[in-house]
Amino acid sequence: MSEQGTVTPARRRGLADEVADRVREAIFSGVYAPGAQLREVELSGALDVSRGPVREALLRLEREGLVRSAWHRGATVTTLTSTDIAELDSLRGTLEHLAVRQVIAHASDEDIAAIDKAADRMERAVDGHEMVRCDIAFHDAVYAAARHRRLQEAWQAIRSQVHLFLLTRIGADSADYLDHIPDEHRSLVVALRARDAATALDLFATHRRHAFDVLTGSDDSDSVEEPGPQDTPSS
Amino acid sequence: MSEQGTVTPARRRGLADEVADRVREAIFSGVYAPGAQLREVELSGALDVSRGPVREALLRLEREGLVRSAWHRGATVTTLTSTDIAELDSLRGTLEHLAVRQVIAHASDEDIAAIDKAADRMERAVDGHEMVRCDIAFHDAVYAAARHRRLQEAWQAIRSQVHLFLLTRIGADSADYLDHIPDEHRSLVVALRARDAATALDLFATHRRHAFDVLTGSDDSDSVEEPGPQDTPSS
DNA sequence: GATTGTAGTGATGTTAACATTACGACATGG
DNA sequence: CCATGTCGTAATGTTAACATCACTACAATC
Repeated sequence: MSEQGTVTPARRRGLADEVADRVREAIFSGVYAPGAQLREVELSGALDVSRGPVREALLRLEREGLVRSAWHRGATVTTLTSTDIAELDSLRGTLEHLAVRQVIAHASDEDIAAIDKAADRMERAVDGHEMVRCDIAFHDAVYAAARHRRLQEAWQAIRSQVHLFLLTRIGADSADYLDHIPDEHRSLVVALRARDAATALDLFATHRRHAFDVLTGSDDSDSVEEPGPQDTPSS
Repeated sequence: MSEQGTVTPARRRGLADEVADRVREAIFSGVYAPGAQLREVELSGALDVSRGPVREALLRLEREGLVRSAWHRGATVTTLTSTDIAELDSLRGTLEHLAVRQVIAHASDEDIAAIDKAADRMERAVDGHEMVRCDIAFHDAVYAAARHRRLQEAWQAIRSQVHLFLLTRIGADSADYLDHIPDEHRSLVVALRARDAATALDLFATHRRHAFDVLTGSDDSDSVEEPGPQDTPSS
C-alpha cells in the first residue's frame, strides 16, 4: 500500500469501476443476498448513472464469480453450493501452492514485510466482517508478493467468492474464528520469511482446511497430515 | 460435442458473443498483429453493429488475456514477452496438474473417449494453424473431463494466450511440430485411460516443456527429468 | 533553443431512447 | 380438469447521439 520513493501511476478510473466496487460492497454487506436479482435499472437509478456503466460493472462482477448472468435473464448474486465450495477449495489450494513457491523464490523483503503488516491488522479487527476483509487482504499480499500477474488474476477470479465463503463461515462460529486465525497467519509469515517451503506449504494447507472444515461439519481440527485439498467430489 | 440422450440447453447468444468470436478469430488469423490497436468504431463498422456489443466483446477478450485496455486509451492486442510466456507456462502447469488429477479421479469413460477423439483429429491436421487449434481443443477436452467449473474458467482465462503462444511456435519449427505432437498426445490419452496418475502427470509436464523449449532456445528435447515448469524468473 | 501553454483531433466514456426477448397470467379448447 | 395458445409486462439487448478525455502538433514565452 504505502510505498516510499515510487509514485503510483495515478490512473483515472471510470464509472464502471466505481459501480462495481459499490455493488460488490453491497453484496458483502448483505444488501443483496445470494440468489437475489441485480436489475440494471434499479442499480442505475440508485447510483444515479446510466445503464451502460452498470452493465459493464455487472460483467466485471461476473468475471469475479460474484454474479451469474444469462441471456435476457439478468444477473443474480452467486449462491455457493457444497460442490462450489469444494471447487473453490481445490482451485485455491493449487493457486496458493504456486504462489507460496513463487514468494519463497522471488519475493523481496519489502514484499514479505507487506504481508507481515497485513497479518498485524488482523489483531485489531473487532468485527467478523472486518476480520474477513483482513483475511482476504492477507492473501492479496501473498499473491502480490508472488510477482506473477496471471496468477494474481486467477486469484482475483475467485477472490470474491472466497470472501463470500468466509462470510458464511463467521455465521457458523465467529468466536473461534476471531481468536485463532490471527496466530495462524503469524506462523504463515514466519515460514515465509524463513523461506521454508515445506513448512509454509504445510501451514497454508492446514489453514485452508480449518476454514473448509467449519462449514462441512467435520470438527476434528487436529489430526491433519498432508492430504491437501486436492480433490473435488464431482457433480 | 455429440452427446447422446441429453439435449443441449439451447441457449441464445447475443451479438457481443458473436463479435468476440469474430475478433478472436481475426487475431489468430493474423489480421490484427500483437500490439495492434482495436478501435471500437472500426470494428463496429466492419461488423455492422453498434459500439455497445463491440465494447462488451472487447471486455470479454480482455478477460481472456487476448487484449489489454487502459482508460480512454482503447484496446490493443496482447504482446507476449518472455516473462509472459514463463508466467503462462507455470500457471498452466499448475492448472493442468489439478486437471489431470481430477480427470483420473472423477472422469467418466465417455469423457476420456472425447479426449481420444480430440487426439484423433490432430493426425488429420495439414496446416500449422489447424494443428494449433487441435492442440487447444485437446486440452479443452481434458479440462472438460475434469468436471470442475472454476478450473475450466481459469483455463479459459489463459487459453487464448496459449493459443497465441503456440502460433508463434509454428513459426519457429513447424515441421517438427506437425510430426511429433500427435504421438505425444496419443500417449497422454493412454496414461489417462489407464488412470495412471504418476505417468500422466509426467507426460503432461514434458509435453509442456517441449513447447516451452522451442521458443526459449534450449534445444535438448531429451534429458528431461521431472523439474516441472514450476518456476518463473521474476520481472 | 528548450520548455511550457494551448488548441485540434480522434478516440473512448456516457447517456437515453428504441427493439427484442422471456416469463407469467389469463383465456380458450380438448 | 388439464393442456395449449395468446397477450401483457418488465426486464435485458441494441442503437445512435452527446460528453469527456488523452495525445499531438504548434506557437508563445523565457
